[in-house]
Amino acid sequence: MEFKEAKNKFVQTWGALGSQWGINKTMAQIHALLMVAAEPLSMEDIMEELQISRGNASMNLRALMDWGIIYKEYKPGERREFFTSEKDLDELAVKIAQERSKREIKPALKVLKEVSSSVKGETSAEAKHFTDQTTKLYDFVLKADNMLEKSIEFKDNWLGRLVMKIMK
Amino acid sequence: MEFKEAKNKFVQTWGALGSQWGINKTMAQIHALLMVAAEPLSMEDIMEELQISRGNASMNLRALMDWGIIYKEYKPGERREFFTSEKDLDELAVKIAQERSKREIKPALKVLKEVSSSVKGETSAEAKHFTDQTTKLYDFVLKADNMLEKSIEFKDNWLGRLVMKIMK
DNA sequence: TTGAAGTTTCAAAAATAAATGAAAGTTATT
DNA sequence: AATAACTTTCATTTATTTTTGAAACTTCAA
Repeated sequence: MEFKEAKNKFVQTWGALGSQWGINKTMAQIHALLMVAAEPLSMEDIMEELQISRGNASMNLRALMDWGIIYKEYKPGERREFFTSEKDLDELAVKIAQERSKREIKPALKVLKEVSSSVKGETSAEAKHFTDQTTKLYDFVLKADNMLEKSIEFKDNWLGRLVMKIMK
Repeated sequence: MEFKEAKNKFVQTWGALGSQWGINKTMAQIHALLMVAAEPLSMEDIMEELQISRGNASMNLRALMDWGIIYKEYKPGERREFFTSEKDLDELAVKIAQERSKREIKPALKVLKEVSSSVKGETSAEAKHFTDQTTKLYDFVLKADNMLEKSIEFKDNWLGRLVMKIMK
């Protein structure tokens, strides 16, 4: 396969996969593009390569910066802004994990805490079961989130590295 | 808060969160409902409670069964089918992890493998960088997926339980 | 302080995903 | 083998999300 063809395939497919990840297509495509770009790209470059509008490019570049997985770069003597992606994959994984925890897990914890402790003065089996079940869920999700956080620091300590090795 | 109110809040919010998880609203709501239901529910019950159509209920119940996180149950002397959710949370987590690996990670690996090994006979720095970068990504994602699989078996062995404990 | 080069915003349009409901399909009972 | 109880399918409708593009905004240089 030719380089251009392969690159295109990668960017397109990554975009399609992004949708399943709950990330929009363009955002995933821009990220893919920057991941494999040898040089920082300008917004113009990105619009051109992906055939998207200026507004679309602007909004998704901002979103990616909010996730902390791409960066603005200024070239001396250049007016325009250039963009690069985080290329350290460990760092990328950490950022994605943090962002997903913030967006997906924390809100779940919030509502679980509320509903599990809010049913007062009802004695029906139904109400009892509801409180039980949501409490268990809360504890479980909290534990899972803690593990996610821990595994972020994990690779920096000896035990972590050992376990990683065992896990292959 | 009253039980009914709390239950409603839980089901509604879980549905909204589901969207961010890349799961559709109804699917998440049905699952939430079954998680806190003391008794198995019929399709009729679910339609009624969530105010949704028969078709919608049917399709999402099937999807949840495909994920392996809810079950059909037959009551003696009853023609209708009833549904219950997986209530063992460890088991639930395993099922979700497996499903997400299958749907989100495996396809990513497939495309990475293809594109990382497909650029032939080009010597430009760009092409080189592309092959490098996608190869690294492939290795990384593969490792992550392996860890996910390993962590599924993890809690069943002594080392796993120990590490879990340390992670709190 | 004006204008050129660039970026952001946001209302409207387009694309995509989800929900409806009626018809077709099943299955159990008599 | 007819019918009643229940479930699934899928073409159409509805709702949601994404994209566009033109106007507003910002920043720098002359």
